[in-house]
Amino acid sequence: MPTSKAASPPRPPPPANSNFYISLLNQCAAEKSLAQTRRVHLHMKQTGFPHLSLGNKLIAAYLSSGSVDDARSVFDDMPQPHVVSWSSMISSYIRQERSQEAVALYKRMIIENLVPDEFTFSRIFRAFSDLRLFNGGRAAHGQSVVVGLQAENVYVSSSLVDFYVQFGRLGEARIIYDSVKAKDVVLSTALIVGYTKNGEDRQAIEVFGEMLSSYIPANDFTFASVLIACGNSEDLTSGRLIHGAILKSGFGSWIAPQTSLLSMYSKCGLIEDSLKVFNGIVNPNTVAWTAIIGCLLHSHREEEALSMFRSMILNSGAPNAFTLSTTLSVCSSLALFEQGMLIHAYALKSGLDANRFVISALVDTYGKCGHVGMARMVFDSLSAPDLISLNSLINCYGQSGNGEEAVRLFDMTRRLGVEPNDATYVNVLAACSNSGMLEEGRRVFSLMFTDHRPGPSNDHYACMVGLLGRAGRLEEAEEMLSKVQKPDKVLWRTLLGVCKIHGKLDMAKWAARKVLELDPGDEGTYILLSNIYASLGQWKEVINIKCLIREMGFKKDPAVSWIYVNKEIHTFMAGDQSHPDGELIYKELEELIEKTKGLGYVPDTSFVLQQMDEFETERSLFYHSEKLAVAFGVLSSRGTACNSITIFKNLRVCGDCHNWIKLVSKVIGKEIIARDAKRFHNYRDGLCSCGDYW
DNA sequence: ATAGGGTTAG
Repeated sequence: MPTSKAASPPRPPPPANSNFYISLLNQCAAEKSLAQTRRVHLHMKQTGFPHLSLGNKLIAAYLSSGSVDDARSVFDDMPQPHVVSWSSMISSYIRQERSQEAVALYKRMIIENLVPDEFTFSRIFRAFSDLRLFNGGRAAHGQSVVVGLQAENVYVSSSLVDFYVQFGRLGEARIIYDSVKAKDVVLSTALIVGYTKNGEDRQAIEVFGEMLSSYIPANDFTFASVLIACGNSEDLTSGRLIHGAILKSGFGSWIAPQTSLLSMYSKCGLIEDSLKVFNGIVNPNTVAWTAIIGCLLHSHREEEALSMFRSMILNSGAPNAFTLSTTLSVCSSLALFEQGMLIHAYALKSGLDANRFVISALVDTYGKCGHVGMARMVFDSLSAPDLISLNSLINCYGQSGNGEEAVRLFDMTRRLGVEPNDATYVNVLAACSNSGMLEEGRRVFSLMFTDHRPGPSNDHYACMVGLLGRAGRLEEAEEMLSKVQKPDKVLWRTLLGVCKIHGKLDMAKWAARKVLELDPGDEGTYILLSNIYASLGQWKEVINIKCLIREMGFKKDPAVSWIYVNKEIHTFMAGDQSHPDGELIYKELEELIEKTKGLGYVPDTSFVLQQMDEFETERSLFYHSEKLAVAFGVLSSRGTACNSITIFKNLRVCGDCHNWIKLVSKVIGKEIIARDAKRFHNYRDGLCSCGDYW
């Protein structure tokens, strides 16, 4: 117990003109003018007025004009600031996100045996949760109980509920909630939010019901929160009922419930209803714009998502970090490199390029566009890499065939003290698989048993089956699979896939049967099987399966390649004649084939999976969709500054085309990036980043 | 005192 304050001399009697300063300071506080407050303060000092006798007034004036630091220096000079001053200092620190200072002041209060009031308690918990100080907050909880404020004051209990929610302690939050006799909207809303944030959507909807039956009217915050629970649990029935309640209680044109409504509809798969709600918003704010862009993205309407982003800018909406990361996700999903760069430029201009969500979205986007170097550059701008950006970059190296770097990053993750999650392991194991790094893969996988809480999941086993199988160790792959208690479709399909690579017909048939047991309608399995027969030259079986496929009414996905030129998408199928520049493209293709033959290109007809005569076989190879796309890319980039061509294919790239594109990259002296269904191939100067292993 | 929108993997 400090004695200095208690021993300080008695305050001087208030001077005659203190009313003058009181009214001045009241005015300063009302007008929120820092300059005025400082002038008055100075005047007090110059006239020799004992200004600290009005310290509490001065603090109030400084705080309302926004200067916590001025207030603090008065506060520190005062022998005994009023509890209200303590409390408002603490509040101001919290409002300015200076939680550390808030907590320090609070602790001093306790040490000096001061009794915090309900205003202090109602804010201090937020500071503790900001700083992730669970024990500190729990101690403050105890103090609020001692003072008798916890169950009596809804302000205090609401913020306590929020505090426990931030630490995922729903049990404690519920106890607080139950302890309050006179519950109100805010308390109930805080608990609803808690349940939704922790994946307990049913509970959230239940609390909402309890609220209604105890005649506590919901407000805009409540509606906004409970709708999240409806969306997450795809509970359209409750969602629609709540939509009605919102309209009835007059919140129909309030922005937060509207935003939640449109998200709820899209989570329930009703994107048209989302758009309807959005169109009803008179002045969409940044949150609403971001929400609708996200809805379109998740409904796989990427083009519309992008045009929504454009209309946002046209309507002078102000994108923030949330908006940019969402829109980058759209670019990533379509692998739109130019668009991604535009958003990167926007981020740089607006200073949002330091936001970690934006950074990890950029890493992902550049990675998904095959530009590993750009992804790395953005990643390196992070002072402290986080799990998400590390995962993105690992995936990016893995997909481009640089398994060593992926593993190096994985080891770096652990050195940095960042705990790898399931996705990290999937990414790094897939990277090993992509690069044929058997021993590294085994090492990482074994770490999962010691360092990773739940151990490997089916996805991780699938990675290992792929890794072992592609390295030709089919028996080991099978053994690995046998260790899984409940193998799923993905696992069997992976085994089937590696059987195809090595032409293991018997095992393939077995794996295919297993896939079809789990999902009789899996068309990919039929196609894989037919391809295995074709590669073994068993044409009769091929025909059988193809008939079966037709009978079952599957429409087999034909091979398609595409390329973006001048923001337009150009698609090609094998032997496609439909492109307006068709003649030029075929001419270009013939020339490229001639030039590559000069470098030793020999068409490899073993990749033709249909029976035809020799001439036809060779010609059919020449008109593969990826060759057409490359030819078009070469044609349209000629004479431009662009030094890389990116093409896409919905299936895996064919082996003959792979050889050919390597040589084309040498002929034209540019990088060719090809993304197939599984990964990237970066061709440069006659070589491919995959090292011919894929 | 309570609220709506965001990043990886599958």
